[in-house]
Amino acid sequence: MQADSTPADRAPTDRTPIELGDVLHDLDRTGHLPLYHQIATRLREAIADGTLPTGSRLENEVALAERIGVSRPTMRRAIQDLVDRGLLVRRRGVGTQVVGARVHRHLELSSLHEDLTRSGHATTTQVLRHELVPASPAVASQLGIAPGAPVLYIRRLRLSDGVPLAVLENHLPPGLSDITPEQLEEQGLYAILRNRGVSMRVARQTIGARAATRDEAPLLGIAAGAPVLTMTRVVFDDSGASVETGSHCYVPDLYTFEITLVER
Amino acid sequence: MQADSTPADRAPTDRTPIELGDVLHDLDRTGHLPLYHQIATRLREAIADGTLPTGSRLENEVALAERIGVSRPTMRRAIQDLVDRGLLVRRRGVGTQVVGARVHRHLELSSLHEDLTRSGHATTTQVLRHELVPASPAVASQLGIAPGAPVLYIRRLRLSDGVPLAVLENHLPPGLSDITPEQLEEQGLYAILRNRGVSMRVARQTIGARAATRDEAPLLGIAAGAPVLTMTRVVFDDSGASVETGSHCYVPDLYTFEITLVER
DNA sequence: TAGTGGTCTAGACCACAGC
DNA sequence: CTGTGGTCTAGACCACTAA
Repeated sequence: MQADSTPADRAPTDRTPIELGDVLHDLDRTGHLPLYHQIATRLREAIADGTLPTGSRLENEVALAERIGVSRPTMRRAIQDLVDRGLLVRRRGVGTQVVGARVHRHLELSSLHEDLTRSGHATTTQVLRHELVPASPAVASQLGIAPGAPVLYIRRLRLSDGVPLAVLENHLPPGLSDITPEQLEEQGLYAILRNRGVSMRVARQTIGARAATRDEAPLLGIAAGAPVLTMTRVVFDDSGASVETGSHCYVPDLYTFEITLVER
Repeated sequence: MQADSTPADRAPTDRTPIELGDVLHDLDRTGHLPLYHQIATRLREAIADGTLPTGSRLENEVALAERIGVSRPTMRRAIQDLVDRGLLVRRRGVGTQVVGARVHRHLELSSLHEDLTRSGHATTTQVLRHELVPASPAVASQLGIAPGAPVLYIRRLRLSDGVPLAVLENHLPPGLSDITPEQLEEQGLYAILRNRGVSMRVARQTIGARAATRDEAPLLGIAAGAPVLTMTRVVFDDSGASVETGSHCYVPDLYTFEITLVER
């Protein structure tokens, strides 16, 4: 009858805030990590390890700021970070409460390769195609270059623990067309780009579904016409220039997208 | 006001910042709308209508704040709002640039019904089922109630301009189980909830794909086994309590999810 | 009424990019 | 070097909630 990870057993009468002096002690004030970031990280850890249980209340932000010796805006920014992630809920006149203790990774600007290795899976990649092609009008428009300009087209099969997971198609603009198949077998595209100093900042994604083509089905080990989950993406860097455009399809039994939305 | 803001010398190059005195004039300082929100809205409009073209630069935030008579943090917060939406890109030591002028709606806490009517489609709903059922362990866990407690189960077919678009299944906790089929035919679930004073704050969504069941296929006008796009969702209110859980499937040719991610 | 978060101000110093 | 955004401070007043 008891499910201790659900909000069901949250005691509405539990009004005493959790003591956070221990969690937030000893911040690094000389290093290069912003204070608000250090505080937010500690709070996230406290929620993850149960120090701040689901439904518990935080001290008010003014007292919290005083306790650890930062200004109120700094403490506020840290708390807001967790609110944006959907871990805390704030109500004026009431206080700040923990929403959920469950593990939840925010959908972020990461690649499939990074997602998999972070979750402890052995990732392998087969480069199916790797060639310079003239940019189609659609690709040229997405990359912000002239149609017909040479772009690097790559097509990869991504496996997790030996099981086919996704077919990844990407187009890269001329400045990045010297990436080699060997690099792509070794690491994810995003790791390669980051190592080259490319700073990816904004990604626009569209998620949908369709039937697997006769070409994709044998690669993914599914029947032709079976459903696949699709994601197309255009990534922009610091200066607003397109860095990469991708069109991927995933085996739906093995991959889903998780998103947390917060009303501000 | 300023000597350097004469319209004559405004050159629309990439280097010279765009004059924003006109866009940001006459803010309402007495009303209930926060200043940063008013500023952010005007900036979004300026990008949408081309006053701030793609690639153009903004004045630096200190000057901008002075020009319209707000503090720097207030102006900064307004600009950050657009950065979070993927409309602006900022680089330390360089400046702030417009990324894209294209129309783009942020994925937000809205319902399918609201999405459709906002984009000008005629929306109709058929209530297929509407009954009190004992909560399964999975639903009970999501809603944070005891297994077996009575929950309202509804199943609807949503049509856009007369074309079947999605099958929507939802479970509602005991406090909301008096919603009637008539209400559900007339308006979206979210509109009903908002009218009842429910404040939805956090939604956790999972997007995937699967084959349509023999049950769903005729409703959606597709073949059994054809791909459908799926979304399951749990919504929480102000206090962190679950408000609703839904399991929807969409015709993939007619519906996709769009998301903008921003690296902070 | 007391306590909470929401907003706003007017400064300060720093890190980084480009000339 | 100058100019930019990134961070941080120490206050202030207000709106809302609950007792």
